[in-house]
Amino acid sequence: MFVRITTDPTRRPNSLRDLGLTSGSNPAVSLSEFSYKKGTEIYGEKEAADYVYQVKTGAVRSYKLLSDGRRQIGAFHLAGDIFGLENGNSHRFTAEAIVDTTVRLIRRQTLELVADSDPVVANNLLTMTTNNLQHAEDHMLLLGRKTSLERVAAFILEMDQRLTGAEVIALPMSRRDIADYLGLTLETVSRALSRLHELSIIDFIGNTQRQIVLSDRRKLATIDLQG
Amino acid sequence: MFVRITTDPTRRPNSLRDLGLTSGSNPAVSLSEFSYKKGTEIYGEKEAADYVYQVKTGAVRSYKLLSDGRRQIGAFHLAGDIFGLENGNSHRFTAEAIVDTTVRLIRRQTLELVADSDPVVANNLLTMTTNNLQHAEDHMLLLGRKTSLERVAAFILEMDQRLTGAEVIALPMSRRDIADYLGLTLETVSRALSRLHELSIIDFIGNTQRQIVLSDRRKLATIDLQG
DNA sequence: GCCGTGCATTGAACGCTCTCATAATTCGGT
DNA sequence: ACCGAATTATGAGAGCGTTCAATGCACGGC
Repeated sequence: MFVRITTDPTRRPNSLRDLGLTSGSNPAVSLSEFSYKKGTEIYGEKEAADYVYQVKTGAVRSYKLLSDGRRQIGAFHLAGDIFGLENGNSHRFTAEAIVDTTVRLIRRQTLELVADSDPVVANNLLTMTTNNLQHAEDHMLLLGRKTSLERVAAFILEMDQRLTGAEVIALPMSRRDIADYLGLTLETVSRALSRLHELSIIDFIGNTQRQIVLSDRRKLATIDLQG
Repeated sequence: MFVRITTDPTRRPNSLRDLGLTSGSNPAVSLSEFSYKKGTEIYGEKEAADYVYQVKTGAVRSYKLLSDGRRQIGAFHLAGDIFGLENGNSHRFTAEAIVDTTVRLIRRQTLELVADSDPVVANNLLTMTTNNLQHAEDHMLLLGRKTSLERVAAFILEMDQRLTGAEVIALPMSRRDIADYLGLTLETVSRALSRLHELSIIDFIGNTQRQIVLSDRRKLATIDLQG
């Protein structure tokens, strides 16, 4: 019934397999797939959290809204990322596909049952939650204390690190999404990116403005002050 | 060797006993006490996380610093609160006593050993981490998208909820601490509090400005927009 | 090919919050 | 009780980011 995979504890779990589950070795654990068109909602804030998701292809934004429409994006989920993992019964963010997106999903109940009997799986759940917590803590510092240029620099560095392997940073999200992630307006984000371009730190390639080449990673790092 | 306490899963764990540990029933699990004078450091960011703490009396601030001194307080820890619980090996915040403070502490290793063999304890650790995550997520919305008046209103409501039972909200922290928690300057916090006083929403009592009476909780709640 | 739509850039002016400065009050130590 | 240090309040002015507005460009439908 339950799958027990002894994962390497030194590696950060970043796939459902890493959580200690796999569909390949056990048909009882279902790993379904589902696709969402660009802009469509995957789940809403306060909805029942019945599934845990992993991005197979595409990108997802998780956000909260104030009643007057102000939006704060808490995280972007890229290929390989797990999202929607809750401890309570309901989702604390709304999740939307930024572009056409395919996700793998697993029943949350399944995961919990496994975690109850397998300390390794339970510990992986804790590690994932801790990773999310750490990201949120770093983001609080950014939102509370960094300037607009520092925020945008930090954003590019984060994306550069996460969209690893690629020479160019192909951003799936709009300027507005970036702004709502960084606590700015889209105009301010655009101006900061233009500024970084003037400073010969980044370049734009192709017809679109969403493909960025990081020409000077070191200079960008000095702009985004670290602790 | 290990203590197994079956806690009530419906109650939010908010003491070390709730985590599944107690010194009373088992002398092998040591729950020591330690006192810190006002303003002293309990642990520093990146220091080894060897202990988990619970505030017995007093108050604690957890913060991150940028290299130029800008500070972001991530959380205040009041009587009963557990803090310093890490999954990784080092602390991600610096923790300081805001006033003279006494803490209970427990070796982190002890907790982990228990958690490995006791799913209830392990789940309590996950629940605590999730509570911290939820707080950080809400705070990201505040820092990214709320106005100064909304932030201060949210702060008073949070303190009112946490310093429950008291008719007056006796704040242990300075205006500067509040500012660094809310991503503002102390002057802006002071002005917002004066504004709330003008609006007959809060009153100050006694000689100090740190004792606040919440005269109109409902009006304050309308100022702090909710999702 | 043409046009409508969405996205991004850029400019100009505004305003919220910050910075700087001063004063009043409280707190802590002797 | 006294006095220096710390805290808070408040005003004036500046600045960073927002708001409002116009333009350019890419893409998709007909």
